[in-house]
Amino acid sequence: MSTRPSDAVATLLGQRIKAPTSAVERVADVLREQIVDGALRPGTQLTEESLSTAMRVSRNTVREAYSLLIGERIAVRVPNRGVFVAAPDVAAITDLYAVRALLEPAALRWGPGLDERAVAGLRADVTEAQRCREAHDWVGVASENQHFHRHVVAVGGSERLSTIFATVLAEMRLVFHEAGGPFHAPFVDQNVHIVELLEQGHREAAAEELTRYLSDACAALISAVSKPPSHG
Amino acid sequence: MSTRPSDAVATLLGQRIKAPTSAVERVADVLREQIVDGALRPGTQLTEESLSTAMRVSRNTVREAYSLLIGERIAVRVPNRGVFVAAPDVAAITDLYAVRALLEPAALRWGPGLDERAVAGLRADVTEAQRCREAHDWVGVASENQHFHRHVVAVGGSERLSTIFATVLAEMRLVFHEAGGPFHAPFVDQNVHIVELLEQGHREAAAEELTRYLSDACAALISAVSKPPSHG
DNA sequence: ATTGCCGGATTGTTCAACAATCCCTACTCT
DNA sequence: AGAGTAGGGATTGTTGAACAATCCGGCAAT
Repeated sequence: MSTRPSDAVATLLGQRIKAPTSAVERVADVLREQIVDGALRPGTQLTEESLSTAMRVSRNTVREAYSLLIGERIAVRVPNRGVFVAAPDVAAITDLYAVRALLEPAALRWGPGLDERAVAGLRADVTEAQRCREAHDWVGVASENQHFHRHVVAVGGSERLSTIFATVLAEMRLVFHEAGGPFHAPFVDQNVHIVELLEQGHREAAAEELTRYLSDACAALISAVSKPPSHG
Repeated sequence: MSTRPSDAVATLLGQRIKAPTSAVERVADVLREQIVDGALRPGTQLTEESLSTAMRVSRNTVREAYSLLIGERIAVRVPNRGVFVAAPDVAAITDLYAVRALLEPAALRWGPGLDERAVAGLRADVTEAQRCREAHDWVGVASENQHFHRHVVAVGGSERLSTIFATVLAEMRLVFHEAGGPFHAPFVDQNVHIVELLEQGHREAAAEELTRYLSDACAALISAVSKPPSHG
């Protein structure tokens, strides 16, 4: 996969002529990052006035930015009450895993993009997750886990699917904040096993392992968020 | 699957206490319908001022409504140029069918919702499609075809998936307007065959038939939109 | 034919204002 | 003490006017 000189030029030009980011998008970007990183917790109200003041934009701009996030399901608008960071409940968790249980194994089974390079990428994800786990870096474990699953869906070979799945992952991030630090640690080994099966060319077995993993993870997550907090 | 009396009451109450529709949503609803029905053709510019005047709302309200449609991918915003009805090209069509090729057969294979009632619903869809075809009602054929595929994905048992797929179908509607009236007619029989397989309990065979169907339909659609219009 | 400039159309954003909604608190009544 | 009601404050939903910025098309000059 060589890069032809004309490709390189087009890439540079593409970057040069890319439209500047609008204020709406900038506000949404800042908020999205704070939500996904857990700085804005589920259920937090996002008031138009305070954000308008803090980011020195008008309330109309804030409203438009909110609409972007609502479309991504990481925020919800309650008419006449305000916009809140989404707080996925058990039903939402169940639904999210239903999406994943359909998408991810299907991508592993028939996705047209599962070549050696893709498998190597998945191997890199789990290797990094293992390293983070040894270092008790739970944020890193969660992050690598999401990379892994994003790459799984990317095997499906559809840009739209990848975009859709990014919103699923963003919503899942909200849930993981509720679940607590080491949630993903026990599942790293299952991801490793999935990669091993893929490396041996056993796509069907890998897909079945992934289905089991998702079912286990769903049950564990529901259990984790249904418990009273064990540490204030 | 009986409806308990308390469920029926809750449904009624749910409807009663549902929040009134905001102006933004009303504008978006009107536009969405016009786009999906073909009254607003792909590539049409939606100017804020004219819509603001036509619908007696402010430009800010129009902008917010546009953002909803853009999130659904049936409109696109070109910064500083305006908002246009989406005009899916061959790459978009290919991507849409990639989504469908992953989602729909997976739903048929493992979707938890494929009970007798669901199969009966699919049978009703194809029966209605056949009736529309006999009547040369191509709009009806296309509409029933979409009902069929929506119900297929609903078998996946996820509200999010169904919502996501609704946007896929809306975008497909734009493409079908380009393709011409009888596009779906030749595929009705394949849908019938899929239902027959499901009625016989052959989920795997039905999924494979659906995969073939989608591949054929994709190729036919790309061919149809790549041709010069055969009738002005 | 090409280039540059200007004007018009439209978008992106701001601001101030007002109406509407909702929630919380305080007060009154039983 | 408990329940109900009213009022005020906070916030949202929306409007309209204004201004800056961008883009495109038409026209003039070379």
